[in-house]
Amino acid sequence: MDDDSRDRPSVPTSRSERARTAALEAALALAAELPYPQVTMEAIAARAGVGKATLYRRWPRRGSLLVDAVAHRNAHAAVGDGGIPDTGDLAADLTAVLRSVVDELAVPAWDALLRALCVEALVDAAVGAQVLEQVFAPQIAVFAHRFATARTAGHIDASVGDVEVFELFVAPVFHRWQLRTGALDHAYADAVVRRACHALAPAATTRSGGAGSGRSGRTPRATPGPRG
Amino acid sequence: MDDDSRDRPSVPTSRSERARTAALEAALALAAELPYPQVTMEAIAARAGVGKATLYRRWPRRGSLLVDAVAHRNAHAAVGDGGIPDTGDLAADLTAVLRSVVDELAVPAWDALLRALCVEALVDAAVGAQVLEQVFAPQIAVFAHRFATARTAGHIDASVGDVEVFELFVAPVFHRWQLRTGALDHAYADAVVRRACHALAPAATTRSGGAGSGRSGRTPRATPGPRG
Amino acid sequence: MDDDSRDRPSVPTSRSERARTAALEAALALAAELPYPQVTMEAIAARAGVGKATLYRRWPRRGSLLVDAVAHRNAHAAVGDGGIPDTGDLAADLTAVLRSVVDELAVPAWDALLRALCVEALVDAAVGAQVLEQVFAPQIAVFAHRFATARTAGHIDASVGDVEVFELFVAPVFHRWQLRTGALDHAYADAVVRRACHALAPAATTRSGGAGSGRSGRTPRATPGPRG
Amino acid sequence: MDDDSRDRPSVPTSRSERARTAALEAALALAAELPYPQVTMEAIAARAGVGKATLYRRWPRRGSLLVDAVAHRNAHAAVGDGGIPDTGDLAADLTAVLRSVVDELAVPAWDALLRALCVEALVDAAVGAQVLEQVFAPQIAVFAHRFATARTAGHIDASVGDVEVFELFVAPVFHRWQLRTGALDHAYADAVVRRACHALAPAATTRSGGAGSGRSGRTPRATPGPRG
DNA sequence: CCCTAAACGAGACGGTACGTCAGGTCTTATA
DNA sequence: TATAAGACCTGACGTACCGTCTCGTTTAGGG
Repeated sequence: MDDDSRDRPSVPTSRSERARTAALEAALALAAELPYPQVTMEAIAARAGVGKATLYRRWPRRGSLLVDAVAHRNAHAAVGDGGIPDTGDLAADLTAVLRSVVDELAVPAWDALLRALCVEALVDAAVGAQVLEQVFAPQIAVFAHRFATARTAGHIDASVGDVEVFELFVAPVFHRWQLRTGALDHAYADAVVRRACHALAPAATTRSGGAGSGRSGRTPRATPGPRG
Repeated sequence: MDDDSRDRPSVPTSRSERARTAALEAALALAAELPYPQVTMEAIAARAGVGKATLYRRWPRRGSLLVDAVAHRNAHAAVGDGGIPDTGDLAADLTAVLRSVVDELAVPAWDALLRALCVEALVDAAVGAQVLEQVFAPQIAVFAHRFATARTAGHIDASVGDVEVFELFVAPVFHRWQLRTGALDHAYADAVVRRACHALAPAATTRSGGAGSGRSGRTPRATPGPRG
Repeated sequence: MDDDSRDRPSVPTSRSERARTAALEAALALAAELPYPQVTMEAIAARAGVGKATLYRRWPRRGSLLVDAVAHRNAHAAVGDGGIPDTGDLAADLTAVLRSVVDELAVPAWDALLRALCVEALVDAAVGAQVLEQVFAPQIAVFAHRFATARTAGHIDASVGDVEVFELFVAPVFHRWQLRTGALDHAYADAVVRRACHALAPAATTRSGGAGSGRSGRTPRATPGPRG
Repeated sequence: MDDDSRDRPSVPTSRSERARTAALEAALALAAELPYPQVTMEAIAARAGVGKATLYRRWPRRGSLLVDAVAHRNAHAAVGDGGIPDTGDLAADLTAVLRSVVDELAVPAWDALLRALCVEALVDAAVGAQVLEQVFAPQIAVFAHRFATARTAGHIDASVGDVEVFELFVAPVFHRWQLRTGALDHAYADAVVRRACHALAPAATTRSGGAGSGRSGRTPRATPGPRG
């Protein structure tokens, strides 16, 4: 699952490239094993065996380095994770994906890394844009591909954009992960998917009032879907 | 709706209390007007006219101070904002609330403050718990109160917990606010409420066709392992 | 020369007096057992079980408190040390005194206390004056009394003032003690007395050139005096 | 005796050396113009335009910095002050030297500097050793050189060591300077030299009658115990 | 094949903030 | 009323990190 399959120059050739790789991997390692305030440029340089100036020459701030590090990791790890399975059952497919997301967030190293990324994104809007572009946008694209199929199959409301659909599935998990408002497990992933699919069902009689307006608000839809 | 209604000595009496209030308000002011890395304990102390030791005597870290500051602000600002209107139309009520949330998040000072809070919560789990308890829990409680009415009125699925309902409405806004994945305006708030209410509608007749539950209600495969 | 000679209410009666005594003795104890920078007003107050304000009410600065503490100690300890013996042999008498001075300076507690006193005297001229008046002046007076006898007996040059004579005996010891230029023992005390007495011998043939001009300088003296 | 005689790159070349020099000179300037407690590392760093860390990197404590500063000053100021004149008249030569010492001690800046040095030497024995080695030892060496001549010329007792002779001349001045027991002027310097030379005169005819050695050369009683 | 120019590691530099400690003042409650 | 206790503001402490800047030392890449 490396960046190359046959010649494998996994150990970069030029000195510059070696320094760059060492920095990225040192950043990943430190973010995984230390509280984030201790993941300093100085510590990264030391761990990487690299001069501080080399870091600042490539990355204007710590956040950029971290984003690059995560992108580097994803590039090397995401082979085989080319997308979302398409069994024809959107709920099943997304349940699988969200479950694996939940599982990943339970890995301390990845959890810490993502939190660090969020910190940087929150602190500096430029880094936020970078995170969005390099980390989330690819994920959204992956989802979008699956949504396209679902939309043509009539499984989801065609009027809802990709980002909105993505949010419907991911935002609750993200929210619960970040705020720790409750257990973040497979059951929760299942429930999120169930409710999201429910929300996205093509509007047969979708009154804008939804659950709201009518006091005679009867919900005509019958099958509540599976319980997690 | 200020901090005092009639007698209310808004300027605290004891020196300690005066220092405490000054610190909290200095923290709020600085978080509103400076990039967060410049909101240092030293700057807060200087702005408050307070010794650093006084800050550290009361708050073990910057995050705790910030949480207290936000709670302080909420305590003084939330008078009259006692809850969510209950017109009988859940969607309308929550639309109003989410719109006001969106409006608040558009205020730079409040935006910056909340981002600072999130940073601290991400960096230190203890602060995260404090944020949850002092900032979000009250909000959840407010929502829960309205949800209770809606549930007894049969407007939402009684089997979904308060936190889950809260997340359904708030998480997308939170996600979009934090990641800036798109415009955060009234239209978005309306859409979020619409979909959430749709998702929460008591399942009278769940059509199996939609995104609901694929082939059957079976639990999708897990694939729990992280991608590595 | 205590504040009382017979009934000895060494444990003072009034609360103020008790606080005062506790402070002085705490200062002595701490100066004896800690490096001087750690002998803080705070530590003294804590050790004495006394409020800081009580210290500052009585003594404007640490130096004053320390001088008082040393004077307090001397007042309580100097009983029986009424003066310099007068056997008629000035050299012998002063040798005895200087030896005991040297011995005292070898006691770590007293050494530390005196160094602390010197620090305060050097840092603040007002404390220096206080030290001179309360600690050294009494010593000089004691010496002066013996010098008066020696002067009438014709053993020392009548034209040299008390302070000058005092310095001749004490300054070398003080100098060597403070700068640690060499061993500070009985042999040194003996040598100092020998040379000082030599210098103070009434001017039979005291040429102002002293050791200067004569080229026939033979050293005929045999008995070099006791060693160590 | 400067570091350079003709081209004089008095402004050091490397950044480190520039920082070092700036620190030393800032220390000298501050010690000269402020009460010693205000001569803080922070003030020195600020005055020198140097980071605090740079100070602590070079000097473990304030005292070491001060000693270096004085040595630095001496190295740069001692041009032409290569030693003690040797006119053949020891008393005259040393009178000139002691007078100039007295004059220097009357310069407030130098007075303050020396007092600061003494404070540090008293507070920390390690600094005391450094002071002895870097400040006093060179002075003693200068005196020793002149003493050697005097000794071979038979002007002073050959059995007295250099340090002892040095103390005989310097200790009274030092004592009077530090304790302010009296006026420190040329007259005093003259008297000190007169008495010291008298004390050092090779004992041609040691009259036993005087203050010399009492009854006989016997060792006076010890009374070594401290008064307690 | 050297030779120059760039990039590198190492780390000192001027700063700023950290979290602690003590100075000296002021408040509170006790005795 | 004077006290013990201790919080208060101030400011220095000594450390750590920031981002910049020398240093020599590799390391490429063009003569």
